[in-house]
Amino acid sequence: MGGVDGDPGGPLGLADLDDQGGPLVEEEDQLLVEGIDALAGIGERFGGGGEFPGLALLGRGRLALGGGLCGSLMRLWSLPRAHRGVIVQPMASVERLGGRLWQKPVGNTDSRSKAVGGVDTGGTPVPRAPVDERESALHSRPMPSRELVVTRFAPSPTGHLHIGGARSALFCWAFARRARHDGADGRFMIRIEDTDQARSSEESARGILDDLAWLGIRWDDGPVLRRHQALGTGHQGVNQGQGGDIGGDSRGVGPYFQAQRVGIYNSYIEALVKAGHAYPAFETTEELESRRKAANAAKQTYRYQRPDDVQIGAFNESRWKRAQAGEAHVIRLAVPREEIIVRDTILGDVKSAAGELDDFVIRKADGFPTYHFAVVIDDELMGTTHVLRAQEHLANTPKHVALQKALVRLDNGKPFRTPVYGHMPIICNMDGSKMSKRDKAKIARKAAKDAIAKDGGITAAVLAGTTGIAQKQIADFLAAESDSVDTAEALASHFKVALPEIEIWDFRRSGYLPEVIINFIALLGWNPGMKQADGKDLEKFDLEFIGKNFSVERIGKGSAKFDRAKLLSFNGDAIAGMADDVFVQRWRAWLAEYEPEALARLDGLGADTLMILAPAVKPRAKTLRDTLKPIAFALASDTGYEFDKTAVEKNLLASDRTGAKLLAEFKPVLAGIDAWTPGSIHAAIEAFAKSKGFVGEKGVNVGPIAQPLRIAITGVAVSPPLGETLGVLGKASTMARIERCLTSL
RNA sequence: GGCCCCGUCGUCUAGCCUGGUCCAGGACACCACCCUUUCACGGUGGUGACAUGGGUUCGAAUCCCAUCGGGGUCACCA
Repeated sequence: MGGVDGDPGGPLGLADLDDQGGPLVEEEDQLLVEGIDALAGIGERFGGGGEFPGLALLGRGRLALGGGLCGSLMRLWSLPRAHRGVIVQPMASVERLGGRLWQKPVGNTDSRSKAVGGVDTGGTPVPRAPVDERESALHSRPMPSRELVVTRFAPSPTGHLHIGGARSALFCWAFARRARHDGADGRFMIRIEDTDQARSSEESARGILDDLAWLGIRWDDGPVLRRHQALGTGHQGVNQGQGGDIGGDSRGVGPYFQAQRVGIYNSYIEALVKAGHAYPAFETTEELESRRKAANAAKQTYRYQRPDDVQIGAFNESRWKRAQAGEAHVIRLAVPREEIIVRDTILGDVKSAAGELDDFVIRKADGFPTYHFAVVIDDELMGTTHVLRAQEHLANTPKHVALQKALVRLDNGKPFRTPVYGHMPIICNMDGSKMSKRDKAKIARKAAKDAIAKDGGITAAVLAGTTGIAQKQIADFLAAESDSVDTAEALASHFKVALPEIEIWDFRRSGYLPEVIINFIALLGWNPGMKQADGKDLEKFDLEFIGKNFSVERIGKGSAKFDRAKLLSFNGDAIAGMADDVFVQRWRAWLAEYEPEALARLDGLGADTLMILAPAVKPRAKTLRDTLKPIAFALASDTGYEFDKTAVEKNLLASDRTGAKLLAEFKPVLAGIDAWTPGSIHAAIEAFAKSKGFVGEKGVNVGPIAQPLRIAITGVAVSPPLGETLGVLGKASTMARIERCLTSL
């Protein structure tokens, strides 16, 4: 029997039901199901008469399932994921009923749902999960009370939103949204973990929220992000009503900035100390550091040694008095020496042997809680039911479980609950290392060092002068003592090296579309497991789809490498797939933000410039920044571009200046065009080619005139189709450019 | 190094739970051809993987074990 009487380790969650019954479950195992009215029907039908072994009806909406039955019934009724999580009752109520609660032997919980893809006639992808009328009947019944499902994303405001953070946020959002689709009250919450006084900033918090909003991820509970506010005035701007504020505290569990909750943490700290589960410790950082070094030198694992005068469960008054008197100290948790099992929906049970955990710090010397403590307190107080985070946190989780075991709520005396955990695969670089903002530092540092190696005159002081960054900061950065993103960006821009996009902000600047980023990061470690009508895997979808179809059981275990080439391809597809007017609108917005001069130049050419260019640019640009390349000719003035020598030689001068002669001959034809549109220009070129007898087996070959013309107009042999190219420039510019080319020969 | 997690084409993955329909499917990338006024787009086709070794089984990508490989984490950062 896998259960632990009297110590369920928190409410049962998805993990417990993940292995859907089967032979592993012993006969005595029981599962109490309640909270879904419709289940009463099941109970009455199967269990009411008592002739069905392993199933007992305990009242309306409530039944106990025994042994493998719970699994098979779950399967039989295709109970949706969230329902499964919702219907399981915590220990207390089971005890009240005199039942026994078990936690299933979780030996292998990495089971996958059988939801395979299916196809509908319209070509829209639909899940092929077995559709059972009974299931829809179940869905249509109103829930007695909507179960609360709360996920949270809790960034530390020490920089921009990282791509991995965005994925965490997306999955948490999606989980809550999916729960809502399944009838629960799914809520996605944001909490700002600003307990690191030195590194946190409000500006960064605001930036992270902005990035999230840009991606289209909205939160139900959390800091309020006011959008479309006129700068400085506090009045609503022109776009009023379009975006609206995000966030709020409808459940009354805020504030959502941890720095504002220090009082709460302190009262829990005090309670913990007085209960003998935590104690003040007075060692200095230096002392600990030297002990750590000594242990490492002796090739031993360093663990903090609990002082002899500290006993678990006994309030150490003298230490508390010293602390109260103002002596510098931290608070440590007195961790019992016992095995800790983290139940993880994605990974299964992860055991941590007794003694692995030492007495870790829960409140720092500056009076702020550590991450571990604040997280546990807030997740409980804010009602977090499901924690989805990256696997880098897996090693922390035993600490959180230990804390939860030690803590009791001050308001109602109830023990802390353990949320359902799910640790997601880490996002890696193509070389397999963790994708991190340090990657920027590495590249920038290398560029700087290479430059210094070449030119001894370059020093930190010189760089400080040219970049405007403090000399010390640059020196630290070069010595790899700091990985400051700002410094990295400044140096990279100074040495003209490209930094990889790591943070959402980078991708935005590079011209990636938010919906593409969402789509792509959703695929990093998760996939819907569906097929399209043509039998290919479904992998292009939007936020709404994710919110409807997200499921934890389809999150993979292995780390995912971030394939930029595929992202680029997705982005290019999205751009190419946009209607021209939509593209122009978004293109214009991006240009206005990042390349205002280019936009001004384009608009100066004519009101419709972007629209004329759109069909030519869309298939040629993988990102919005890419759009600048095919339109380089338009960005330059009529005399502001160079003629590519090789191209001129090959297309204008070769064969006794054939190209140039042809061009000179074609010039008056162009001058005679009245309606200067891409279509009429193209028609003129074709007609001219035809009149010159450039006709092959496949029809008119405009090449002999097209290439000379292209080079005259753009300077190079590569450009969008000539209709659009000339069309955008206008007749006067076109003539001037041809003239300039011809005279330059 | 200790502890933990993971391991299907170069990359993201489907398949694994419930072994046979898989000499393993899709996507990106790559290669070839077609289309084409250039560059793109598009179309068609192709190269390419079950980490290795043992079991279990009539049968293993799928179940078990070992080995190897990769990653994470070891703070008064989160």
